[in-house]
Amino acid sequence: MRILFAGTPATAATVLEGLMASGHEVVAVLAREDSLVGRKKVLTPSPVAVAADKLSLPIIKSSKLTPEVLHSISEFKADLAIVVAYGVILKQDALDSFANGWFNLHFSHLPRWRGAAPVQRAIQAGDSEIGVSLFKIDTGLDTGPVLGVADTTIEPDETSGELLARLANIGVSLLNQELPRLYSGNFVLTDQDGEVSIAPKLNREDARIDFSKRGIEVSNLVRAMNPEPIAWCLRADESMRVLRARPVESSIELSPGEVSVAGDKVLVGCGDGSTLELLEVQPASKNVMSAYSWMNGQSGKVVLE
RNA sequence: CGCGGGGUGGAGCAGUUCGGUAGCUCGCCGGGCUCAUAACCCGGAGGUCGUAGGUUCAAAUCCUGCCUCCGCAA
Repeated sequence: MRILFAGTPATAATVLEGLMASGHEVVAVLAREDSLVGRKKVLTPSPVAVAADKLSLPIIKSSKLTPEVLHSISEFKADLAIVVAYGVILKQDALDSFANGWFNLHFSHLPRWRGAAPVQRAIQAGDSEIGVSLFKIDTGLDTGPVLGVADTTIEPDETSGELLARLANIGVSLLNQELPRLYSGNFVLTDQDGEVSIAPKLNREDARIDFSKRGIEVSNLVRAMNPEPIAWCLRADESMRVLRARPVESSIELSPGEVSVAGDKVLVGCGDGSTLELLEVQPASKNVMSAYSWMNGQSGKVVLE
């Protein structure tokens, strides 16, 4: 079958490349428009657009599925659409534009973590398992009937970026398993069943560290927010990002936010007498550095809030 | 011209307000102590203070241009 691939970020690009490598017939790619990135506001094409270009696939850049865009998509005569983190809500007229419908590869075991940031929310919540779901898109928020699911375990120290990269590959396997059944018409769509939870997009406030919470919770937040948007706290009224940290047992008594060096470990007190080991930080204006290096440049009592 | 911060021996920082040839915490090398050590003690190497020019008897410190890195905001 002729496939239209819709997606935007790096994870989606991985899936697109996987589909091509597996010999599926992707006839066109849909990605969001180039965006202005960074302080200098450089107009940058999305990872999917870059990948499509490298694969010499025709690409449509649009952040809105207007009738005109749908018309130009239809000219590729695709039979179905595969969506991976495209980032655009599909209306009914768009959904109707493919005979076989639109299928979304979603990075959670639905109906858990419906929405924009399932992987991050799962890690933040301390989940130990996650899945990849392939479902048929309807007008709800990730509510459509499921074609197939692949589950995996979340490693205790895994960041969102690492897990997302892994899930992308699992997603490719899932597609390789399910797509042939779609092609042959020999498939079953099952309504979602289970506890529903929502995974809203992350904002900066979500990434704010609260040292009155337990070390394990702060640690979950830190790895959930890596690589984007990165957990942060305040140090002497300046923001400091915490890229990596892990909960540890410690006999040292530290009040929440109080930092101390023990041997080669940098410890910060958390709620309930728990302790977190800081591994990698980035003070405002500085490059990323090991927590140990950071403390080498500090003098006096160091407190984070 | 979106706001702001930084570039000082291998790492992280102080010193810049009130110019006078560089300091701290580590790392590294050598020696000592010790059953031993990531602990402790002694000694040592290593810096044209991002770069180009200007002011001055004298510039890491003052002035100007440039390069470069980063946080926030988008």
